Amino acid sequence: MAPVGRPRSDASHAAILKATYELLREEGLARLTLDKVATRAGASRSTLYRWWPSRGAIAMEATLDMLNRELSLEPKGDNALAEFRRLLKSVARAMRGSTGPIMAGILAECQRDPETLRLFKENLVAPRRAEVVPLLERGIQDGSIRPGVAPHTILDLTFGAIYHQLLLHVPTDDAWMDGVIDILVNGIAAKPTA
Amino acid sequence: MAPVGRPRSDASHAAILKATYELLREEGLARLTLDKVATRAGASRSTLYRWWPSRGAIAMEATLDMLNRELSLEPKGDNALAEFRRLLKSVARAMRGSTGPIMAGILAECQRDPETLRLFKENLVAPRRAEVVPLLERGIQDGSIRPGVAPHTILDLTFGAIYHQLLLHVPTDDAWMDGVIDILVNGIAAKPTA
DNA sequence: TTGAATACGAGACATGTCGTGTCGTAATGT
DNA sequence: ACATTACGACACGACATGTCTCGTATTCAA
Repeated sequence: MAPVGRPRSDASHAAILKATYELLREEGLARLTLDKVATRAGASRSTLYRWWPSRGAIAMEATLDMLNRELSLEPKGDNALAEFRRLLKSVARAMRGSTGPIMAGILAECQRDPETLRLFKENLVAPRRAEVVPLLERGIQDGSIRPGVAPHTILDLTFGAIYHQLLLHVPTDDAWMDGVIDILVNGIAAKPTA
Repeated sequence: MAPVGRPRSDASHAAILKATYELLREEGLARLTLDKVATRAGASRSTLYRWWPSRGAIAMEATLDMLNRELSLEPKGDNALAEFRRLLKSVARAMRGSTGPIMAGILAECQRDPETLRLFKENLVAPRRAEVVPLLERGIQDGSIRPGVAPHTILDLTFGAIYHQLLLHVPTDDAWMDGVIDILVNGIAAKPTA
């Protein structure tokens, strides 16, 4: 039970994550090397490899805290649809800063390393959806969202749109997000008889 | 005017693209190296570097023909919205095969090489949109799509959703695409009074 | 027929990154 | 004290990159 031997250095751990995060902002995940991280953190590459299996894993851990801090879902008294609308705009706004390119980099890394993709889905996508899906279900019950739509599909569409802009490096603004939400809410079909 | 010297070898050119395409299907863009391409094509790396600036550029050229063949937009007599619906389903279906992972790999490569992103937007996104945007505008005029929605935003949403599934390696089926289209067409808001 | 110009395949080279391993030293429990 | 584990520094082979040189092949023009 009692852990034996020299304990893990919290200082090193923190320094590594800090260095990783700084380098992510400066150069992006594509040009991040474990050597640069180790050097800046004053650590050795052995230590990095001891605790993380891959570059993606380090970047993920370094990014998660920041994301979780930037994107807090604070429910207000509104109906669920209005709340969802606010959530989307706050996400889009967060992606406008240096967070956007970092996210795009992580998505790219996920394509070359299945383990990073697993971490991404497990630590970011799944927890977020576990929060938002009930919100959308509540929207169906409080009458703001029509029944028959799958909450997950709503999220595929909306987050898909945001990812799309991120990956193609198309800057977004509030007007664009308003357009997305308008289509999502009202659809594109002409009204039967206005 | 008259080109002087030994002309470019069409055989080599074709062999390189063929080898690239095969390797893309077998291992994906992430594990594609120019060395493997050259070896399989019976060419030398010098030749690759002479004609293409980067790995992404080769992969792009090798992929474009195939995509352009797989995704042909054949207008039928329907109204524009119905035609758009068919287009989306055919895209989703195409992405279900080995084309999907290749596209995801290209999107990933775009994050590490701006030149590849430029090629992607210029040779794939832009031409496609140039075809589809008029289709959607026609939909506004023939009364199947309500006015006030930006065609480009419709495409951000729908292709965003498809990319989203590709990047997260979520397999799609016709039912999922139907759900996406239903939301896109009808929106998620509860009808005022059914 | 010769020669200039260009492409080709083969392969060498320095560089950078990766993943692993070794070493001496530091810090904890028993 | 001693076993155990973490640490930083460094070395190693493997691989991919981008550039280069070489001898050879193919074309046009003089």
